[in-house]
Amino acid sequence: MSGTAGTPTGRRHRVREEALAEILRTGRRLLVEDGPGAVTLRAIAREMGMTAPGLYRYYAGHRELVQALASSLYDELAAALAAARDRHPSAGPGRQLREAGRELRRWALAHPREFGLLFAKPVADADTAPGSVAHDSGWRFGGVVLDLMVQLWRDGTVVPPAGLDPVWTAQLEEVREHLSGEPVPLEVIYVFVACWARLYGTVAVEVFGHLDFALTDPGPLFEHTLDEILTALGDTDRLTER
Amino acid sequence: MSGTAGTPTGRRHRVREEALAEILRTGRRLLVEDGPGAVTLRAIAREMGMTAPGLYRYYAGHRELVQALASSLYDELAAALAAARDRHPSAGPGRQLREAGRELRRWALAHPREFGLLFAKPVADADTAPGSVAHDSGWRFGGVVLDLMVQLWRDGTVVPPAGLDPVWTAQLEEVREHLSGEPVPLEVIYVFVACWARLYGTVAVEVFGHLDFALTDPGPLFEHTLDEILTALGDTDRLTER
DNA sequence: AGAGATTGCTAACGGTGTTAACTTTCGGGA
DNA sequence: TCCCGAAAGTTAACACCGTTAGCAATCTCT
Repeated sequence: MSGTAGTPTGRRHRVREEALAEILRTGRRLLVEDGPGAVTLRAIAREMGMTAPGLYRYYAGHRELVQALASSLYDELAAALAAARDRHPSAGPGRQLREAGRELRRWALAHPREFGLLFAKPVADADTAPGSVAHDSGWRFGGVVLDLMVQLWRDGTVVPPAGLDPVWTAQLEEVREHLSGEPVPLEVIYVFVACWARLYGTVAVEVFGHLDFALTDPGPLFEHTLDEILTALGDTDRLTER
Repeated sequence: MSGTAGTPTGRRHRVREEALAEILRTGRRLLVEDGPGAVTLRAIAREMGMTAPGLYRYYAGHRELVQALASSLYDELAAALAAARDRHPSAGPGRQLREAGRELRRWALAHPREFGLLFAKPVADADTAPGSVAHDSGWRFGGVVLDLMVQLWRDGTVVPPAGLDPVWTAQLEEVREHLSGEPVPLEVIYVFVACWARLYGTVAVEVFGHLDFALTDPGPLFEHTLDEILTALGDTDRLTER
């Protein structure tokens, strides 16, 4: 036996990784240039100078390929948010969260097709399952923002809501585990989720064009939303952040 | 010459309307049962006992058929919102707006595939053009909510934001025209748009499953959001609305 | 050098949107 | 009443899609 199920053998593994990357790169280019309907096994293969069945050596099918593309886009977005956060290392978590929020909007507006794939795919297919790729990838992405919220809570004063519905405690416990082991109160995690939903939703509504009827540039509205989110998170030094 | 370009001739017109309706009905059933990828010319025709090219007598192509389906769904949603509003005729606009908001969420959760078509189609295709079907249909839908906001403004006390970016005035003027001729200040219209974006975005984030990682039932979170929206709109008698 | 795994190919199946050309049906004016 | 023109729906065909089966070539490791 030579390479049966052993660890990847140097070169083989490298060229395969490159092929996987080129497939995703090509698929993304087709997505950006011609829309989601154009990201096709045959088109990708054609662009790469091969035939469609060859792609089955890399992905189990069209569905898996698109999921892998979405997963890589989640990673890119997460990296962009982290980079925006680290662009101001000496700033407080409030400022960093603001920058990450801005970057989320910036990235989404600069890559609407990609954002559409991430945001809208779960309902098109039905892969919101707790163990799916979209689930974990989404965590890598939202985790950047949630971690900043945790830091903000540690420094400042998050105002917890009056009464927390006991139905939530179980699920929120699970969220707390993902939060770098901090003993954040569940009421505070609830505020995090609410703010996350507001941030994500605001960006989505704009990217999907549902504000075009009224606004040519929703930028200031987004800044306002960011202000309110940071206020809800108890950010104190808001005056120096602009 | 008989019926050349004249007004529709009674019976002919009626059976054609019924055919158009059956096409949309069938397309929607396929959408709900098997997802957006299943709403296909050939499948619709098959279900109706005819062949695909026959559908070209009714719609110029697959794209136009789906757009017509989306338009009819917008109308249904608008009617649902209006019905929820009229279910409490003697209540104030605050209560009515709350009911309409709840109905928006209820409808979207009950019809996720349909909501996904409405919310996500514009970015999949590129038909956010100001004269497109999605534009006008969206107005019929959002207009119900905006009208309630106007009533709320007339009765109560909407707090306008500090300084309004002058870049917006032009677009907001256009919005004001659609608002049943009321002389609403532009600053107030800005608040309307902000609240609309928040309401729509909150529902979208939930329907697309982006809160599943944390919450099994985001209902209370939505009620909280509704509270904040009504507060921003200056709703006074919130205590009696529950 | 040979064995085995990996890679990519061609051929083929059923499904899709769309067009062209044809047949059938049906309503209303003479 | 008849008949003609418009409308509705058909079949055939084309190019595209995902997917599978089977086969040839290539590369790696022993």
